[in-house]
Amino acid sequence: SLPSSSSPSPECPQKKQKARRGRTKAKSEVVLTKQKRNRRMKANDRERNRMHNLNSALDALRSVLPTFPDDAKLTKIETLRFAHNYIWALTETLRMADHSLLSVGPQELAREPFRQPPSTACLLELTSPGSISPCEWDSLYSPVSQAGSLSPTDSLEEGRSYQAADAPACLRHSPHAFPEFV
DNA sequence: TAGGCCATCTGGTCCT
DNA sequence: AGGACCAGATGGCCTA
Repeated sequence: SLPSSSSPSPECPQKKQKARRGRTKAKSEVVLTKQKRNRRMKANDRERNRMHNLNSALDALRSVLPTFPDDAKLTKIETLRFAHNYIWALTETLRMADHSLLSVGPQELAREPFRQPPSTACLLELTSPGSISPCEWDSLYSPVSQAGSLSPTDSLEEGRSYQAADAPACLRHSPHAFPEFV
């Protein structure tokens, strides 16, 4: 950062000697006020830029989330929640893929203490979830009801679960997006 | 018109 | 000292 090139005083050098006595204090207060205002303006500018950067990052995040172009833009909080759940779902997908590769039987999966995983069929349908029943979607994206599970909402929500009614229209109705936040 | 979302300003606090 | 970060306040815009 620049060393805040101490902005040259607006006073011209010749007048320095004259306007001294008696008014010194008042003048310095004016200067102080000016400096204060200047610092505030600079701070506001930085804060504005900071928020713009934050919004840019949020836009970048929105752009990688699976929604339709004609869907209403996700709000900030919706974007964060959706991303959180989306990452969780992808993680589950990878985990299930690993299980499949290791040829773990369904009975083994059912016995897993962590969580009853969604059906393989459900995962295979991930790219075209329209045929998945609501309860299967629930099993994939709504693990919050299972005690001890690592819910996608655990770290983001405090006590309050994100109901379907809170979700943006695209996520509530689009068959290609996650039907619910929980 | 109320409520939600957002941008901006502002003062406080922490860090370098 | 100055910058980054944060949270509260405020006002504008939009929608049901």
